[in-house]
Amino acid sequence: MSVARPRIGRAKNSQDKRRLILDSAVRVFARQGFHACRVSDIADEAGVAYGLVYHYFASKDEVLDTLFLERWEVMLALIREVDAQQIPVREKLAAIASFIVDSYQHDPDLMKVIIVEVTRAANSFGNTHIATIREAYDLIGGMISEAQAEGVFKPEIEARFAAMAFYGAIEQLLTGWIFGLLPQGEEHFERAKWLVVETVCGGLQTSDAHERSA
Amino acid sequence: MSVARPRIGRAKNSQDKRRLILDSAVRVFARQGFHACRVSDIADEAGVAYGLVYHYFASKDEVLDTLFLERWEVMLALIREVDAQQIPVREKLAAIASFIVDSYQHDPDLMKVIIVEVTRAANSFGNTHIATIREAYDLIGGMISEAQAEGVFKPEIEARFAAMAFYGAIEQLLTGWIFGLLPQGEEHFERAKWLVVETVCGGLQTSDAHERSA
DNA sequence: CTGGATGTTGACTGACCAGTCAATCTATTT
DNA sequence: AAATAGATTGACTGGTCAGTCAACATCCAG
Repeated sequence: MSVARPRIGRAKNSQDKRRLILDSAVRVFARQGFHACRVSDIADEAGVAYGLVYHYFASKDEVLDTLFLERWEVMLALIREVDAQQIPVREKLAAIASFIVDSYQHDPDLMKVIIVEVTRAANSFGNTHIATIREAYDLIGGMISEAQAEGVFKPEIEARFAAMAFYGAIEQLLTGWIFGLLPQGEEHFERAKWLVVETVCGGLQTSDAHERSA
Repeated sequence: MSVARPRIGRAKNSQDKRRLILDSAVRVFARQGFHACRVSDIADEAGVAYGLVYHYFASKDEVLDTLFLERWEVMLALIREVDAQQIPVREKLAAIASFIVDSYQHDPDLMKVIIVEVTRAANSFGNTHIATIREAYDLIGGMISEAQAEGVFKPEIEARFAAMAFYGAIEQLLTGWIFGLLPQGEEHFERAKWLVVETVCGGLQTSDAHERSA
């Protein structure tokens, strides 16, 4: 009974502490911003000693990197999975919009940190994670490109650009919520998902598709 | 002859130095980011002494505030002017998209700074300028709302949300250029303007409007 | 040509904070 | 019960940098 259990018990406590620090960091980064907060704020929020942060992470940067990569990988997995399915583009894009909005609804602080401190930070973290970020844009671009090849979307709108516009529209809705410029709540979140897909797909569709949907 | 001239001569030199510092700050902020750069970097870039920055500005923050407000006011003026004209929404939105893309084309560094350091900085400057930023969103929202009242745009998509999506799509295109993810150049800039209007308006239009445009 | 005002300089200071480290504690193994 | 390894602590250090200031330069009015 005491062969592997204790190890796991220990490892579990250790991982719990690590997670505790990460979760505390999310709240602190969201509240004060990455640059404005001190590492001691994270430690205080987690109720652990200053040095423990450095036991689990090499630097303040690494804490944010970890938070970003953890979440972004989940999103990339979702996008890849959606992409592999045999469903209309509109549904694919709807699934992506849903995922992002749900992510915000589930943990607004985390999404705020990722968007504000990484995704849009052209001079700091954004640049170091540019390849990872880009992967999402490229996958979406690929979906749109495919839809154009199938004649569902207009071919004259460059897919890469359309993908950025689509993603940007979603991110700006989150920004609106983050800044308190848009009303929040289950109902609004659901409508927002629908709106962004309806708008972008409506504009990208061929006239054929419009007539069919009218 | 020497009644007011010398004053103006002096004032002009003084204002030139102020402008020199502002323009240098744009380059430095764009290159290194607001937080990562030192005030001495701005002074060096401008070729003036460190202390002179503080002769013209109360703080490092005030330099960025000034840059943002200067440009944002120009944009607000443009939007108000466009709004007052008796032209179709599509043209109004096209004028706004054009202005923003032209602004980037004319001074990419300045737009990079405004977007990265202010417009999307929910914890620092973004929050202090939130009312000013919001004004732009509200004006665009008003245009869309009006178009809905006229039956040109679908009434079921909330105008405030649509405005954010429209603006977000544009900003993300600039972000794509800033991060080097999208190809730049006269031709691409022009197509981007058209794309964003075509996409968003296409999605917001009523089916009537679609049939007419088909 | 002189005095006051405005422009310009850069060395200096005081606060701040990321990261280090040696000591202490706790759990597990033998 | 002793030994080992990992977990936890927080005082301390070294470097950084925004903002100050006193001195010097230049300009213009009377």
